[in-house]
Amino acid sequence: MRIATWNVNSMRQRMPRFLPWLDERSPDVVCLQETKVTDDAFTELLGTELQERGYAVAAHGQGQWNGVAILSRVGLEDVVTGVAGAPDWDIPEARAVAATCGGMRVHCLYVPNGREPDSDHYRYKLAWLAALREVIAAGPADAMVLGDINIAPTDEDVFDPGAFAGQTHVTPPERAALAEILALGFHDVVRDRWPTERVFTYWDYRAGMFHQDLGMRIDLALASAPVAARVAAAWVDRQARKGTGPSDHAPVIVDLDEAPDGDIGPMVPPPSARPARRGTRKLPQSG
DNA sequence: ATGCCTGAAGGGTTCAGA
Repeated sequence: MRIATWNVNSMRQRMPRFLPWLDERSPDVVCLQETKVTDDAFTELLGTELQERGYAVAAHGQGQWNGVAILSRVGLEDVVTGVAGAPDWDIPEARAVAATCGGMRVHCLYVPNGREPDSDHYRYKLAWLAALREVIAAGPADAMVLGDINIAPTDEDVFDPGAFAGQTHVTPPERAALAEILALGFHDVVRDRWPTERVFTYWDYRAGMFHQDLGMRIDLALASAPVAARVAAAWVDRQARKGTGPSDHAPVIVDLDEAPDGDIGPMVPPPSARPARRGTRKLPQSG
């Protein structure tokens, strides 16, 4: 089973890139963030195309900002929007949707940005993460947490720690909030796979940041222990950040072997849809 | 020029993103 997460930074603007990406990578489950469309608009944009491809959709959006969705062709059950117990901003924000797909609880998240440390937005972010931890802790053993987490787990996850000193995404309280979720038994499967590599998922649009590979790793795929044990591949799809009209985030893609008890049997994508094996050499540079 | 792009809303500009 292949599961992916991608902050698309407006589904409307990403349409020319989205379906080609979906068809090339052929994920069984997709978590989307910053769709920036209402649920009706999401259906207008993609409903027919996704239905043709066998995906069920759980969209949770609003106009203008935020918005998340889960697409699945291995089942989509027990959909829950929002995070129970999390604070609302002035108006409730569409930042979380969860569903059971292929026998696994999938949490698709767009964690609040935080803006400035010690701001109301920052406190909102920390409280939101604390509530999220409780929801995950109460969930089933087979689970994944995916999305734009808006936290760089370590200094290795930003291009220059000095450039981010004192800023959101790297502060100890944010990292502690993430660590509390990991302490539930979750694994950061991309970092596990690429322990010493330069791996980013976000590059600012400005100043040729992507071309220079000056980015951050803030889009994460976390897997509970039984799911982490099934990881066959975990990588950042940099191709999607290249070319014309990309999002500023790249997708993260995780391949899982079949569960040991054999209770799920999603089709394995063909070799052509899988990345070339990279062994332990460095990720390719942009260009 | 801490806003070097991009997107949304709405109106000739602003706010937000990380």
